[in-house]
Formats: sequence, C-alpha cells, structure tokens
Amino acid sequence: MKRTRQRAAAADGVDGSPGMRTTLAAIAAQAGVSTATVSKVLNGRSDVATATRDRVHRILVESNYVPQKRSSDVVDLIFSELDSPWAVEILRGVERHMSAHGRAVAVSAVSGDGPTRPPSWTGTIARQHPAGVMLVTSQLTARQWRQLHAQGIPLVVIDPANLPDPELPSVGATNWAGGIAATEHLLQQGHKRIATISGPQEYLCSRARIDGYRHALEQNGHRFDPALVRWGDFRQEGGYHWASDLLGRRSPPTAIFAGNDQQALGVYEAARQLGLAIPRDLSVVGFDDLPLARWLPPPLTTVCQPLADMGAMAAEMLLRLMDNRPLPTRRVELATELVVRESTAAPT
Amino acid sequence: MKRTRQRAAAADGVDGSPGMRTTLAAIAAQAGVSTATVSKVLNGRSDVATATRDRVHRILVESNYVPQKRSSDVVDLIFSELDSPWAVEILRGVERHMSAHGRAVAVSAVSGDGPTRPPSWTGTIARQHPAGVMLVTSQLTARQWRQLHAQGIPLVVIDPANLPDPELPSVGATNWAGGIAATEHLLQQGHKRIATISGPQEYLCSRARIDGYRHALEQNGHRFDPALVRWGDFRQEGGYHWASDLLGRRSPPTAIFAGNDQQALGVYEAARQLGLAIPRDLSVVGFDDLPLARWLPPPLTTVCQPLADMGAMAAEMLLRLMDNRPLPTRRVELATELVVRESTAAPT
DNA sequence: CTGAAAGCGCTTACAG
DNA sequence: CTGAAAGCGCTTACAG
Repeated sequence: MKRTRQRAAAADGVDGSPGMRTTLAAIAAQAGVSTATVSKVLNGRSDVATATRDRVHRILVESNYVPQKRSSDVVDLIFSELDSPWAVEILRGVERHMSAHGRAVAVSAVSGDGPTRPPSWTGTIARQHPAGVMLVTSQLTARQWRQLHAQGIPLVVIDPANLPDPELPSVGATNWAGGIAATEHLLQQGHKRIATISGPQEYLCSRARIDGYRHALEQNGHRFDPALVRWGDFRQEGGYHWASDLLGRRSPPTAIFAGNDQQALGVYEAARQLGLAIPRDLSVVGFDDLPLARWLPPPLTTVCQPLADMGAMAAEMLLRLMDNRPLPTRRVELATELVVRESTAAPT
Repeated sequence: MKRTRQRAAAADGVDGSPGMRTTLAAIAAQAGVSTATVSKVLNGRSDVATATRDRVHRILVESNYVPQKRSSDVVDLIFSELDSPWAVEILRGVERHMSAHGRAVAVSAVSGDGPTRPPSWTGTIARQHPAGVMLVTSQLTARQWRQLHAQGIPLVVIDPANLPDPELPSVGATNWAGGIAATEHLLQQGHKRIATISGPQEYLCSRARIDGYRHALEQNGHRFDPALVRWGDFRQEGGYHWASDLLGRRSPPTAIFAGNDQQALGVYEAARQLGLAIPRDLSVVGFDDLPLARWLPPPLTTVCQPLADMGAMAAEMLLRLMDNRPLPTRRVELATELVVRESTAAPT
C-alpha cells in the first residue's frame, strides 16, 4: 500500500508533466496491451502483430517514451555547424569544466539553423533525455524552449543567436563593447573610411558588433555610412566576397573591421589579390582572437573573445541547474578585449 | 531452475571475464554484506559503518563495478589535446557518421600523452563502460590495450602514434606517400636545399613523413642531410622556432616541408620576420590541408589528409566491432594528395 | 548500522 | 500472436 502514491504518479507520467518519466507500464495501459508486448515492440521482436506494433509505436512516440535508467552523466553540447576553429575553443572550455566534474560531453551538430534543420530537433533532444543541454549560437523559439523545459531538461545557451526568453540562461561576450573597441582603434589611427563586414544579420552578436561600430563612429563625430556595411557569413568566403566588393568601390575603405577572424582571413586574401599590403594599404581588425590570429602574416589585430572561458562558464551554469543550485544570474557576458598586432596602421 | 546458469555467470562476473558485467549481488557476496548495504555505499548514504563502507568501496573499485543499464549509445572520442583546427576535422567526420547511426559522440581530452596523463586513464575509460572508444593520435601500450580489450570495449585508433599490436584496428593516412609527394614537388621545381620540420619524433606519422622525404631525395639522386631535418611539435611555435633556426644557417634552405599546416604558419612567420617573401625567397609545403590553408597569404601548397573521412571510416569500423560484424581489414590508410597552391615556386 | 523483504522498471521463456 | 508469471539488477522503508 505504501507504494500506491508512487505508482499513481508513474502512471500519470503519460501526461508529460515535467521531470516525470513515462513508464513502460503506462504505455501498455494506454495501448491496452501487456507490458510484455510493449517490451517486444521496443526491442524490435518480430512476434507482434503489425496492427498492435503500429498502435504501440504511435503511443510510444507521442508519449516521448524513454526507457528509464539511472540518469546518465552525459551532457549534450550542440553546435549548428561543426566546421570552424571557433567551435574547438568553446568545446575545450566545456570539456575541461565538465570532465573535472565527472560529466561526459556529447558533441553534435544540427546541420544548419535554416530549413535544413529538422523542425523537430528539440523533440529529438528531449527524447534522448540527456542530463543537460548546451546550445551554441542557435536560434531557439519560445516554443522550442518550452518543449525542453517541459521535459525538465536543464539548458544553457552559449552565444545566443536570439533571445527568446529572459528566463533562458545564456553566456555571451560583450560584443557591442568589442565593436566599439575595434572601431575606436581604427579611428585613433586616423582612418576615415572604415568599412565593416559583420556576421549573418539574424545573429545577435552580428548586430551588437555593428551597433558598437556605429556607436563609435557617431561618438567620434563620424557619419555612419550604410554603404560601408556588409552582412557576411562568419566564414572566409564571406570576408573575401565582401572585401573584394568594398575594395572595388570608387573610394575604397582604408580599414575593414572584419566581424570575426575567419572573415579577416578572407579580407587578407581579397587584399592580396588586389596587390594591397596590410597594413600599409589596408588595416584589418578581426574578432575572436583564435589561436591562429597571432600567426597570420601579418599578425592580426583583433578583439579577443574568451571562448574557452565562455564554454567553462556555461558548463558551470548547467551543472548548477542540474543540481538545482541557484544561478547568480541568468545572462552572463564575458569581457572582450582589443589585442593590437600588426594588421592595423595609420592610413597612408 | 531455468535461470541457474545465468545466475552463475553473473556471479562469475567478478573475475572480469570479457563482456560480463559485475553485478551488485556479486559484490555483496564478495564483501560478505547484503545487496542493500552495497547499494547504500554506491549511493553515498551515511548509514553505513566506515569500515564496511571502505571494504565495499575497495571491492567495488577492484572489480571495476559499473551499475548495469541497457548499454548506452554513447561512444567516446578521445583526443590527447583538444586545441587545434585539426581536431575539429576529425570530430566532424566522426560526428556525422555516428549521428547517422543513432550514436552520440562524447568528446574528451586526456591532457598530454606524456607524464601529465594519469597512468590509469585506460582504467578510467573501462570503468565508464562506453559502447565503444575511438582514440586519436595516442600512445597505447600493449598492456593498456589488453585492459580495454578484457572489458570487451571495442576500440579503434585514429592516426595511431605507435602500433602496439597488429590486431588493434586503426585508421591512418598514407603519410609516407605524402612525404614523397611534397618533396618531389619541391625537387621538380628545382630546389636543392630542402629542409623539413616534422612532428614529434615518437609519432608514427612524423617518422613516415620524414622517411618519405628521405626516400624522395635519395630516389632523385640527392643526399639526405640530417642537418636539414628538425623534429617539431606540430604547432605553430615549433614551425616558427625551427624555421628561424634553419633560415639563420650559413646556407639556408630554399624550401621547407613543414610537416603540417600549423607548423607551416610558423614558417610563414619566421620568413616574414626575416623579410623573406613566400614563394619568391622560400617555398613552403604543409600537410593536412586544413580549411584555412587556401586562405593564407599566400595560399599554402600542402598534402591533403582526408581527416573527416578518416573520422567517418573509424566510426564505421567501430560500429562494426560493436555489432560483432566483420572488419574487412584492421588497418586502413586513406590516400593523401598534394594540393599545389601559391607557396611554392622555383628557387631564384 | 544492517539486511530481509517488498518494490521498481523492464525482459523473457513459455503456455495457450 | 499474446500475456501471466518468473526473473533480472537495483533501491528503499523499516524492523531490529
């Protein structure tokens, strides 16, 4: 008798109330079959009638059923793309902090933030029931967050692409301040025509960097000229494409704030093809300070974004959420810092 | 009665026979306590006498006890360092193939192949009981392999640092052929003093590349000069250090085969500081063909190593091992290919 | 502090 | 094809 309450709660699991896992017995009850049959369906045995199998299968999917086991110590780290040195920096910070706390980090990529991403990706995550989830530079609708939240899966976003909900814990960097620092550095060197190539327009960090650029210009009595602004893709290709475009103008910029280090590489290539020397003919500022930045010829002046620290901070926040420990704050922004190297100089 | 055999097998589990997991009941029997007590120790309850707790704990550790649960669908991908764009390329291939087969990839770094690595790291892995393990550029002693093997944990090595056992499945690239291709390309352009900076001397891939370099020289009637060979660290720093050294010689090389792309970046920097233009004053060849290679000023001539494909291939091999499906071969080497760009030219 | 016993979620050999 | 029943590894409320 003493177990009655618990039993009832388990049966309720089907309704998907947060934190309560659906049991095989609940599925069986709903399908009107025995637990043995549900077990067979789950294990792909052949001795189940097709009609029965289909019905059970449908209910299994609808109920987001996951076999119970002691909660895993695996935490998901989900990138939208797994294709840049940028990603390793975040991963390194996350891995270091999580492994120090006995957690494994499962890395995955949900290809493309756009239409290639399956609409139900958050559902897929929820069905795996990880101990916690970290999402990197990802679009997340309020609905998707609710879906994860309802399953009781702790979630932290790193470098959020948008801000769907002020309650959603996230870690970013001071992108706006970084945009200001980059632009003011160029202004101080005497540049008048400073162009910028930012990231995708729909990313928060792209917009913040552009706004910082604009703020610095206007604070210093310069006009913000939309003709000198391009939205890129945060890849070498985008930097190359738009730098070629900007440098082909009648009065080309003398400096380009490249939005990130990878785009700066593209700007270097565009300049090289046009026979422009950096920094003599063109100054370039990046963003991120990837390990390779100091090794480029010439070493890249860039805004350091502490990616590994952001990863570690997000990991710590997630651990707190997983243990129901309080979060000092939901939204953390780590400081960026300008690192002056040899890709910037006074215009000639 | 029908369960008797199974029961006995479970009890035998304590002896660590491959594939058989130790049960809590077996631990209890060995410790001379009830299963309830072992369970309490496992769950850190306080109502266990210290002496009992210690004894149970010792047996738990000795027996490599892992609570049973349906075998996880997580596969471990273990790097010795998680600090280079090189690592993401492998990770991308592994992740793509594994996620297509419903497996999650847990990434970790065992810091340092050397003394900083805990001697028992393979024991740590064994204790987690992952569904499978992939090790990247890692030293593995025969003893360590046996430890994992005894636990019945499938293992594949990517870019093995050494070859402890011909039975150990591994995926590499044709490093020797790549070394030849790089060197012959430079010879064909007319270079006579070709230096090389390889990776750490204890890595198989470093030695294979050097041997290819030597082979190409001797095949073409050139003398192999040890004074033109350096063992690096596969990082920018090593390339920079040894290129500075080589270029400071009385008769400096006119070309450097840099061992990998990151070291090529260091060579670029050394050349830049000495005022040498690439390729006019110095030709440089890399190895790997990281995505950034084509974006360097000038774009780097390099030997393409299909890192993502190597990751995917290793993933496929591991999946086969996990399912007890046959492996066509234990040792796979994917082809490397020279990619000629703008960092090489005839000496002037 | 300990363990017998009841219980949990799930699986399986077998009777029908 | 189905499910009652026995079983598995593990946990827990409770009696001693």
